[in-house]
Amino acid sequence: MSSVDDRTARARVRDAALELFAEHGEDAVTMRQIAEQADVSPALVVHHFGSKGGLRRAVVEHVRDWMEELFDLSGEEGVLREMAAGEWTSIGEVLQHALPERSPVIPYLRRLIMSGDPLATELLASWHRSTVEIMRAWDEAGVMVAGPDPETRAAMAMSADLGTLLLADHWQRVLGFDPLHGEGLARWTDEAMRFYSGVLPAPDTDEDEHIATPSTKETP
Amino acid sequence: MSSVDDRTARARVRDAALELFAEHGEDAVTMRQIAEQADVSPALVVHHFGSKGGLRRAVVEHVRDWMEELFDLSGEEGVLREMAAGEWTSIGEVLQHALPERSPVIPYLRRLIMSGDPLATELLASWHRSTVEIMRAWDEAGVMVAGPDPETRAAMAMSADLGTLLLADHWQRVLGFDPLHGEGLARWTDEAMRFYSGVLPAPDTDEDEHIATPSTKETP
DNA sequence: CCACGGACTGAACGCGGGTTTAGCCTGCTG
DNA sequence: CAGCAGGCTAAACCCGCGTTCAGTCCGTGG
Repeated sequence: MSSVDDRTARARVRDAALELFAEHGEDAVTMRQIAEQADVSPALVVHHFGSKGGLRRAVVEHVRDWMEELFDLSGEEGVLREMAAGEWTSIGEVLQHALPERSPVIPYLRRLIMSGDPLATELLASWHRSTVEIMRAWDEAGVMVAGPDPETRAAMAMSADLGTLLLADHWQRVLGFDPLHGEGLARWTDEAMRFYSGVLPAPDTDEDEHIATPSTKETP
Repeated sequence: MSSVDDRTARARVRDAALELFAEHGEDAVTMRQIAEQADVSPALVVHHFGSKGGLRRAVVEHVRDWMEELFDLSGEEGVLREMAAGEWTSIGEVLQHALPERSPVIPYLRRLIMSGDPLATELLASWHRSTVEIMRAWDEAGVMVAGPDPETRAAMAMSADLGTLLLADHWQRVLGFDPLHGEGLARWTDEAMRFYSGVLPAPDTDEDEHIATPSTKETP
C-alpha cells in the first residue's frame, strides 16, 4: 500500500470506525480513537457525521450498501444466480470469497447480528428469502431435497452456516485450525459434505461430482 | 415469588448484574443501575466486588460454576451420561430444559460467547470434548455415524446447534415462531430430524419413533 | 480584490461514569 | 460495658467521554 491515502477524510473516518467497531464493539470505541486512527481531529468526526450515533448509522448503511451491491438482487448475473447454479454453497462462503484477506466486515457483521439491531434482522430476512429460493432451484435441479418445510430448512442451514461464521475464532483456538480459511476451510468443507449428505439425494457412492475442488488448495 | 428477598445483598447484586448484562451488554450497564436493581447503594457494589471488572468476573464464575454443576463432569449420573444414553440430543436442548422459563443465562451466554472472552473458549472446548465423547458413544450404540473426522463433526454439530441459539431472536422475527420454545421448538426439531437424517444410519422409513409430536398445526 | 462557504482544528465544557472517602449502624466478643 | 468488624450509605471526587465553540485555512465565484 502506498504511503499516501487518497481517500477523503470522511471515508477515512468511516473506515476507521468500521475497523474499530468490528474489533472492539461500538460501545468500547471512543470518538477520539476513531479520530486518531483516521488521522483527523475529534471535532471533524462530528462535523461530518453529526454525532457518534450518526457515525454508527453511516457505517451500517455503508456495509448494507456494499452487501446489496454484492448480492445484486435485481441483476441477472448476481451472486444469487451463481449460487442457484451451484457455484457457491452458502452465504458464508460467498462473503469469505468476496472479501479481502483481513477485512473487518465479517467481525463487524458478527457484532451487528448479535447486537439485535433491526437492520440485522432485515438482512437475515433478506438472506432467508434468497436461501429458500435457491434451495427451491437446487431441489428442482435434483441436487438437493427441499423437504416438506422449506422455510425452516433454509433457516436451519443458515444457522449452521452462520454459526460457523460466528464461532470461527473459538474453533480456531479449540480445534487448532481456522474453519474459514485455507486448509482448515478445506477440512471443514469436506466434513460438511459428509455431514449434509443426508439432505443430498442418492447416497449411492458411485459419483460425487460436487466435491469438485478436492481440497488441495482453496483461495485464502 | 414472595415479597421478601432473602438472598444476601451480595447475591442480589450478582444476580442483578447477570440480568442486566444479559439484556443490555456489560458495557452498556452502569454500576448505578445494578445497584438500583439490587436495591443497594452503588458503593456497596464495589465494597463487595472491588470494581466493575471484579463484578464481571464474579458473574462469569458464577455461571461457570452453575454449568459445571449442571454437566457434572465427574459424576456417574450427570447430564453427559443422559446425553450419551440418548435422552438429550444437544447442548442447547439441555440448557433449555435445565433453565427456568425466562432465565437470563442463555442471553448471557450468547453475549459471553460473542465477546471473545477466553472463558467462552474454555467453555466451548469443554463442551467440544464432551460432544466428541458422546458422539463416540452414539456411534458405538449404532444411533449415529461418527465419520472419519469426529473432532470436526462435533464442532460442526455444535455450530449448528449454537447457531440456532445465537440467532433465535432473529428467527423469531423472520419466521414468526421461536425455535427454542413450544410449538416452534417442535417444528424446528422435526426439521432437524429430517435434515440430519444423513448422519443417522438406516434411512429405511419403516419407523420413526422420534417424530413424536406430529406438528399438525404450524405456527405462521 | 473581497466574500463566502466548507474542511478542519485546539481548546474548552458539562455530564455521567467508576471509584473513594468518611462515617453510621448493628451484632458480636472480650 | 468498650471495642471492633463488617455490611452498608451519602456525598464527593475526578477522569474521560461526546460534544460545542470560536476560529483558521483554502479554494471558488463574483
